[in-house]
Amino acid sequence: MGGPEDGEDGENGTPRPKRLRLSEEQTQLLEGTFRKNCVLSHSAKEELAAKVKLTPRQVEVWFQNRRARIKLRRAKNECKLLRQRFKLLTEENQRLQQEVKELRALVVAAPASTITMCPRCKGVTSVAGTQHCSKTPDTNLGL
DNA sequence: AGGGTCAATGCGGCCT
DNA sequence: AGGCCGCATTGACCCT
Repeated sequence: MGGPEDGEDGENGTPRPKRLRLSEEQTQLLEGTFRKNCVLSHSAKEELAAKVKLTPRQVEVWFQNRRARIKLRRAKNECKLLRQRFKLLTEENQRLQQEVKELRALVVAAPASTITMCPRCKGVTSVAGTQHCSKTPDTNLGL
């Protein structure tokens, strides 16, 4: 498929050509064009290829790889965010498990007649006379 | 030495 | 059928 520079494919014994490294100027031109549009029309590709002194195929490959790099970077970022979220949810889960444990202990320890429903969080029990929710009624209106 | 980067290749799928 | 693209992979090169 249109080998680098001279078009040879490097098969049947001939050593594979060294990897081309684009100059700063070439990269800047390609990058600038990519920023405007990440896909190239046929004519734009020809034009850009002439400008950066590469073959249209090399320009095409550069754009393909550039798109792949963007996708990879996004995936890595997303992975990082998901890990952070997972960590936070794990911590919250641990807190809630602990709270459940404490509430269960409370229910077991208290005589049934002393247990009342918490008016704020409904459904979670509290021992009469003790405060269950840490928030005051006024500050709890938001939820 | 080994991992990361990047130009290049090969292949399959889609479109016209 | 031919061109283009996405994707996986390769191999040279760079950095630590």
